[in-house]
Amino acid sequence: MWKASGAWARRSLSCCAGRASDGLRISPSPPLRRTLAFPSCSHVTDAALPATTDVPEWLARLNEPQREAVMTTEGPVLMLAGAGTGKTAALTHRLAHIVRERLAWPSEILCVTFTNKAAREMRERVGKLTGGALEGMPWLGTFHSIGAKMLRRHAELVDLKSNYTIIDTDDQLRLLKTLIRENDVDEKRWPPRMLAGLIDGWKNRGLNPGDLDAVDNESFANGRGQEMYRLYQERLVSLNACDFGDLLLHVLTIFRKHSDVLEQYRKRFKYVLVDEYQDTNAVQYLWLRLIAQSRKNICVVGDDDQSIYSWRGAEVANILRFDKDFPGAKVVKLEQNYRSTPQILAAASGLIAANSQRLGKTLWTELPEGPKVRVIGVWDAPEEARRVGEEIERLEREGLSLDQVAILVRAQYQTREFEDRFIQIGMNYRIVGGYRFYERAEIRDALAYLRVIAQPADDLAFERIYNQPKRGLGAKTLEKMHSHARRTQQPLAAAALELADSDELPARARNTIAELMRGFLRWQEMSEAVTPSELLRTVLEESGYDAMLKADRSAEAAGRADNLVELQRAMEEYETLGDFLEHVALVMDADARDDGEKVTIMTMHAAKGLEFDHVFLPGWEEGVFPSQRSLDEGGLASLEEERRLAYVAITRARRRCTILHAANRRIFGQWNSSIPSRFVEELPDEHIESETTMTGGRSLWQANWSESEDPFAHVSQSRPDRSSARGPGWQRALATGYDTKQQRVKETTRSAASFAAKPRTDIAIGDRVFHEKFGYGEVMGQEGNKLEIEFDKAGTKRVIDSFVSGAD
DNA sequence: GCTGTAGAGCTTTTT
DNA sequence: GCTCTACAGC
Repeated sequence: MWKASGAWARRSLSCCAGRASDGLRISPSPPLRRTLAFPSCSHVTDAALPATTDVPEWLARLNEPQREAVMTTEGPVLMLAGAGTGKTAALTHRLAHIVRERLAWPSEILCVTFTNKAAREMRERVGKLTGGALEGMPWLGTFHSIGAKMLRRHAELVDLKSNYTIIDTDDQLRLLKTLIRENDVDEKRWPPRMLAGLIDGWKNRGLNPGDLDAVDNESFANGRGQEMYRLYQERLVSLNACDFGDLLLHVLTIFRKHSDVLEQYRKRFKYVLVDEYQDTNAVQYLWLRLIAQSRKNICVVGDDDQSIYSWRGAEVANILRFDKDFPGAKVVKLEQNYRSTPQILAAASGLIAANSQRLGKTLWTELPEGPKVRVIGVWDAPEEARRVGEEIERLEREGLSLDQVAILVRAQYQTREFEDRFIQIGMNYRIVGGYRFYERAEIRDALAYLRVIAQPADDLAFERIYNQPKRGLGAKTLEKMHSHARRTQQPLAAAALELADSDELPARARNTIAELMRGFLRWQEMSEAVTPSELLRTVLEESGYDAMLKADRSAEAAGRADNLVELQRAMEEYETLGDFLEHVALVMDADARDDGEKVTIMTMHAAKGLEFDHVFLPGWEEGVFPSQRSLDEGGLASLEEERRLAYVAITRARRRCTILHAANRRIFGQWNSSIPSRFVEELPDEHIESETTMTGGRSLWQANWSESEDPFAHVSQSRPDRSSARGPGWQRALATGYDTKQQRVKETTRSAASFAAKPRTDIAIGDRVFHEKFGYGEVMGQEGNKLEIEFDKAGTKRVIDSFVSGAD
């Protein structure tokens, strides 16, 4: 008998009990039933009882479809997993099952994800399920890291050496820029960025330079697209380097040209698993298909409703045609959601239903009812930030951890408003995204030094730091080095070494170069003897980089120094420089150290795969979300992608979801009035609760704002030409009314939190202080716990004193 | 070779 | 409105 039936029965019972107590109050209204197919308790229990008798105990906590996806190891499987339906659990159990049943060795399973985070998480979870047996699972990783690994083995087949360098987008751009200049292409009309984008796109589609058609060729510099692409690839080969796209494209090329290599991998991989299949692009698809098509034991997991990366080359079509590529594929749908309340699910499902291109899933949940999704209309963006701040302070007072709160925005520029506000009220926050750790200038500089030491032929790296820190070498010197390098067929660094001994350069430059090169020779020798981390410390010290940062008294410089210390710490776990450099290009991420509870602010894209108790979604206005660009350019397809993004955003919330829209917002310095997003109107009425506050508007408009006045007058005033300013969204907002008294009360409660604080006695007017964001400055005024500080670099600001420390 | 000013540009960005 | 880049002038 199946041991876990008891567990299922218990859970089903508790589902009944839960719904008996509060389910009656909010018994599923017709629309709720429409979007959320609530199974009746009794038949869930029956249907869930598995027919098989032989289910291992450790699989018992999975539900029926999940178990099916795990147990169907042979043949192609498509797992359609809605948001929060436990797809990672299913995937990891499947992996563990294959290993535990000895169907394959860990080294015979190919398991690809898109992010390092997903790979890491999967490795950990599978490790737990198999008792650590997966320690050595070598082919679990991101598309790119697996591609890099394969390419190291067969690099010579595409004219690279196995110690090739992986260049990032910054290097790529600099390389393209020199190419464009060298070939007399008008840089203004055909910017390097554009070429980078095109090349990226071609690589995503699996096209080598020779594969371009006339249209692709025409798309850059009047028919020079192919030529520039080819030159770029040739330059990369001569640098023994490749970009991110090459990691996949080169491997695909190798597979196509060398059937023996392909055969080798086909033999090796008995099972293939792919996460986030809806995000695969053409190269990834072709690559997978080549590998998997002999054994056909491929399992892909995805959710067409969460496809939000088509602009990066992802093709939802891949998931839609899976059963054509692999006839007889078993399709498993995971539809039970374990994350969100019925209200949140209903809102999200109702919204996504407006999309036309869907495979269609019906999410349902047994979780207890929660509050309705709130939609709040405010006057302008600053008020939006203020309002979110107040709400979060209230949650905080209720004892909720700030780690469970997230603000998800459509675009990075929206974060600013919140950052300003949170600094002002002293709320801890973290902004995810923006520059990643290894993209920061100081980190790249440090890495460039290391790259030159490890591979003196790395011209891009040498070029980056030959005058960083400033040592008086400029374009003239670089030009000389380049021409000498070309003449003698050597890398830049070698040319520099020779020039230091010649009389081609003025004495001063010659001495500087000689000094620098002596440094490199010394460091190179040293790199054999000391750890990478120690080496870096020495390099930063001796190159003058540390001194440069110390001399700069801005907050940024202090932060940079911190980042470099962080880098040294991260390096400690690597034994060789090569190891570390390989890792840093592909795997390292910014994982900020966790210092205390913080509200998370990030883009909706970055939030995919995460979950929070409380989610705030600001900026739901036409032009912001959906974004203007998507409305202008992409047509229906791109609007639907925006809608999927909205779906992803809402389904991040476990317990409460709050959507906001502002009537006025400053975008690129221009004040714009805006109408609520169409997505607001598409939310099913029954599951949302609207409110509007216009308190923030009064200070903008008139000091003596009277309660009897209609605050919406401003809305129509500001857009007399657009009756749509009073569109359905606002009508809904209006209908719910607004309560100015209540707002006033809220305002004072909130203020109390920040004004009640005692002023610091250790800081006085005239003191020199340091602020972690704005740097050094002088205190000009003090009021409660707020300080007015004139910063050396950031101007005059009002900040909370707890963010400030005495300078020196 | 360094520093100041005009001009463009500005969604999302797993690697 | 802000930030990054390119070129002119010192």
